[in-house]
Amino acid sequence: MKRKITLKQIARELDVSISTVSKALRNSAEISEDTKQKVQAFAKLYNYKPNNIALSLKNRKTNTIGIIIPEIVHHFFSKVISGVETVANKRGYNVIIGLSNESFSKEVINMEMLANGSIDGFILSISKETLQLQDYHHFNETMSQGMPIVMFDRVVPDINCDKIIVDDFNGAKKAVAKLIKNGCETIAILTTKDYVSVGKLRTQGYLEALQENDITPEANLILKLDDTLDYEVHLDALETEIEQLFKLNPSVDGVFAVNELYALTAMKVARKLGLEIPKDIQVIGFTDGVLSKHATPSLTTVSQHAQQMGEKAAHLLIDKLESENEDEEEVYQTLVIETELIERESTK
Amino acid sequence: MKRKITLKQIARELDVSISTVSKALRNSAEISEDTKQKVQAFAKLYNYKPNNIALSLKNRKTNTIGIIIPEIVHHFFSKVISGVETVANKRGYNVIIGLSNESFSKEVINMEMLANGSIDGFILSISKETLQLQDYHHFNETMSQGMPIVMFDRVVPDINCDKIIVDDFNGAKKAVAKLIKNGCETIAILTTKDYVSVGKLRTQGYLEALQENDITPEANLILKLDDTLDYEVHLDALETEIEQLFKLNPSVDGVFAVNELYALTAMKVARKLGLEIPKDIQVIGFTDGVLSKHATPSLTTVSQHAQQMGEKAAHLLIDKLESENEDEEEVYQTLVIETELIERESTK
DNA sequence: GGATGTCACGAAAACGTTTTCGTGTTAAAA
DNA sequence: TTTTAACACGAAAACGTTTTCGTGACATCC
Repeated sequence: MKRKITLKQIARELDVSISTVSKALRNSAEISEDTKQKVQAFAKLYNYKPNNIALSLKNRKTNTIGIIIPEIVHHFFSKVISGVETVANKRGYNVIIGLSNESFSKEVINMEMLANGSIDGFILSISKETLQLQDYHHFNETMSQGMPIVMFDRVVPDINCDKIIVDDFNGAKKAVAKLIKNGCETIAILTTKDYVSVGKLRTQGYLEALQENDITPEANLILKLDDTLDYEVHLDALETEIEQLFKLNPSVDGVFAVNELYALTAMKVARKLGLEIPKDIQVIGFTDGVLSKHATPSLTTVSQHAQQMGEKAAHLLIDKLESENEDEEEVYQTLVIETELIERESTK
Repeated sequence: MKRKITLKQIARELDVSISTVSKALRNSAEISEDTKQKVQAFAKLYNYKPNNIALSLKNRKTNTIGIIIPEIVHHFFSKVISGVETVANKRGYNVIIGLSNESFSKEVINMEMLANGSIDGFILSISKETLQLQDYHHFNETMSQGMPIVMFDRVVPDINCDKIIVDDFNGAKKAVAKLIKNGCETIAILTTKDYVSVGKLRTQGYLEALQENDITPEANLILKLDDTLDYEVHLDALETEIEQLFKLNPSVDGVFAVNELYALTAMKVARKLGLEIPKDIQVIGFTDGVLSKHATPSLTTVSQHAQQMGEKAAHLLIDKLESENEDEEEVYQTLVIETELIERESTK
């Protein structure tokens, strides 16, 4: 149960000063070869490694980035983390996570905890509650203290910072266009309430695709679901709503859903109503997660390249951290990640 | 772009000493009411928060726990993290993650990075490569430096530390017993190679259940799959192997799979061969993830209570960190999490 | 022999805290 | 008046580094 060895201890053992030890280990020219050898051998023997905390304090740099997300048990978010982690590690950074659980106060508390010196910068996706309240003071305060933020996926125009977003609009548009090209004439959309920016954009993409193909959108084909309800718990409610949509609109032969779960549920309901997929009805989802891949029939979906988002976010943040042009005025960029339509069995 | 304010700055502004400021903020009796008020008001105005790094250095305690897992894009692991995070946050700790990607060297490097002062203790699950190599020096070294480790799920008896494990043996046994009770007479198992401890235990549970019901196990009903292959990529290979099993053993009317994916693939193959689930063949999986829940038919499965595992692991670690009975000799415990059979549509 | 330079090392400050131990001032007790 | 005690505060050390600057011992040069 020996504690980790420190410079001070090495110095005492070898009867030199702390400075000498430090310099010897960093191969300074100031130190004689003899002493260097001696110190380095000793350090190796006792497996000396500099204490990160002390370094952080000294350098005022922790080499750690904080990531705040609404939820981790979620394919998209965990994939983003994976991307962040890969890049961060490669560039010598650690990753510390905070979960907001879609709650405003947890988001604030978590950010405050981390902002007090624990990390150098944030990568985050805004919680639903924060989006509803539209209270963004914590982001601005953090940034005004010189801590950079990179937002991804769920972003808002009100805040001035680097952003990485998915091209939700065009992703949705491409998906719906595909349905049309495949012969669908009555296409429904399963989406979320408008305050979720991504839901809104995907809905717009849907409308645009219809318009470009001279199809008049119908209000009763647009189902805006309340996603503050926990999916997993209110699955029945979801099914009921979708079933009603199908029953009221028997001519529906195409469905575009803004997430995997809505899409899978739609397929389930369709099958229950005796419809065959993709013969009678074709379905496209959003987010390329495990569900899409392993569903039967497997789901055609819009991939957001979550891993790539994480990687780019990490690069963006670290670049900013390491440029440190305190003088040069801040210039923020918004990177758009293109989506990709992955065709599987749920479309013709 | 004002930096975070420090004690020193407050002291200078108010023309008192740093000690006075520190004491005033902590409401020390040494300081007069007047001064306290003044200092506290000023601190509040400038939103003073003590610097975590400085505190960590001073207290030799970071209030951060490190978690090393093989993969994060995985329902089980992300659920465990979620559990850890919940408890950690509640008890005033942060969580920092490291991914080993099932690689020995990444596991070692990640642990070394974190062990140098960044965290107070580890929660981890061993990577497959480490299990194969059976090289556990990094765990022992870390512990010998006084940094506690709590292992979960993938553990080895060779290492002396706190452990949280799933009752894989009994979970599997219960599942297979259920199949037998439901009338299955020829039950196949889809499992992994034996070096994965959990795969081995589940296989043993399967055998035990058969034995207790006087069924003689047959070697060709036991399919040990190579899980070093990436599931997602080698899906075809998986299907082929399972298909062969079914074809060679047409009497199979029950399948126990040691994970979700094997189970789903089995269902897919069965359907392809014209078998109805659960009428002709019943299937039970392991791990209660999204796939089981949303598959059609939904999958009966053995739930491991991943969230609970994370929570218990966090409690165990933090308890140890906060007891600090340096003197009292170490006593390690192994907690067993009971499994639960969640019945859905894939069984009668 | 004195000035200068090189070499090898140590002292000390700094990062931002907390805490122990003084210490000067004032009021109360003797 | 002198002693004592309470009060309110400051100095300094400590956590473990890195780095700047200073310095003593020698060797070199004119």
